[in-house]
Amino acid sequence: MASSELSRILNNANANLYPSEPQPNLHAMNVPNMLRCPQQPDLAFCNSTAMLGPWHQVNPQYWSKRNVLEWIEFHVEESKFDASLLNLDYCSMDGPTLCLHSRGSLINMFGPLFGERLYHSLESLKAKHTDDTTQSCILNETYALLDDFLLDLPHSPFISDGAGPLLDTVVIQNVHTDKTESDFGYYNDYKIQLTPGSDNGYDSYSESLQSSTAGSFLNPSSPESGGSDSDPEYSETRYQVTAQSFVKQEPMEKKKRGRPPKLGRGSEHFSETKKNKHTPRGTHLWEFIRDILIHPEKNQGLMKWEDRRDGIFKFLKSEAVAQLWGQKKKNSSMTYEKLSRAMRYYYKREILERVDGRRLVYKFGKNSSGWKVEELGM
DNA sequence: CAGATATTTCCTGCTT
DNA sequence: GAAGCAGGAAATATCT
Repeated sequence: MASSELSRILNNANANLYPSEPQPNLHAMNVPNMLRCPQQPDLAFCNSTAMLGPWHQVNPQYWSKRNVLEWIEFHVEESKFDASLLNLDYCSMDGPTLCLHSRGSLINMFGPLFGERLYHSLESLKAKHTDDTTQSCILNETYALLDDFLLDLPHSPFISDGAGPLLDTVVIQNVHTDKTESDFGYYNDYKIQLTPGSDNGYDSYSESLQSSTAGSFLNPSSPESGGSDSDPEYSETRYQVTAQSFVKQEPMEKKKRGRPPKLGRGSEHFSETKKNKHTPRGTHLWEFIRDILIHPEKNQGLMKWEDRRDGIFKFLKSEAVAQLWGQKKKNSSMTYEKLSRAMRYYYKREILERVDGRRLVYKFGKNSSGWKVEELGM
């Protein structure tokens, strides 16, 4: 089979998996490299007509699944690699996951030659974009400072019991974590929206939106981590931060799945009945939970491993995780109670196993994957 | 279009 | 009493 044809297979897989996943918001990215050498090839690996994608201009840490697939596709074309040898399952990971893989792990997945090639390309791209990370660190320091500032405010509405850093609740659009970080776009949404001071986290929605003195932030788009939930409306969702709360201005929302909420208990908050577009299911709940656990930088004390090898984990901030899940599913009324019901359904399917007598503790079952140390090549 | 799937929502009862 | 757990039932968006 011709390599171009195989590449088309990858392209098709890409198109099917991510029909309209937004590309990294390169305009918002503060990546000097891309400005200076917009189409400069991956130096180590450019000798043909294979097309470089947006991935080239972005730190692999921030690649979406689509970017990873495009990167692989680029190298298939470049090296005339027989793509039929590829296991497409291995091609469906996002940048952060990719970066967790060791050289050996990549060689295991992609074979000695192609794996080696990918490894070197990845390392070279990581090195090339180290500045991105530095910038990110600077921003994090800024967040910490703002945290301190908000905490020092008298009668701060943000102070709550054990609610961690305040800026867990708000993120200014990070030049590097915007659209490129598609699999965790919902995490940033969550950070903006979650108000730890309220016990259910969605009361703030009802608060009137005031013009902000602190600024207005554009929300990064939040495609499903399956990568297929491109949502132009959602990507334009804007948040404003006020002295009182962070209020999300919801675009038209689709009707929520599941049994309709009973009327009469503040249901006016949730009377979202407009269906507006096709939204694929995307990531499953257990995968969402797993991803929080295997990405410590995204975890922020939400969950922890009780036994890493056995896959036993615990919810530390159950409601916060539920809200994060709700954020991802564009469902502002998600609670831990509901989330845990969905978790309990996993027992039957052996995606999770019961951990008796321990509150908020679950264990991955034999039908789950992607969390084991060996799988991640750690 | 039908059926299956994966939640979402609500509920009752029980345990910690 | 609050929070969490267990699991039935119904509803529904999405997938096959």
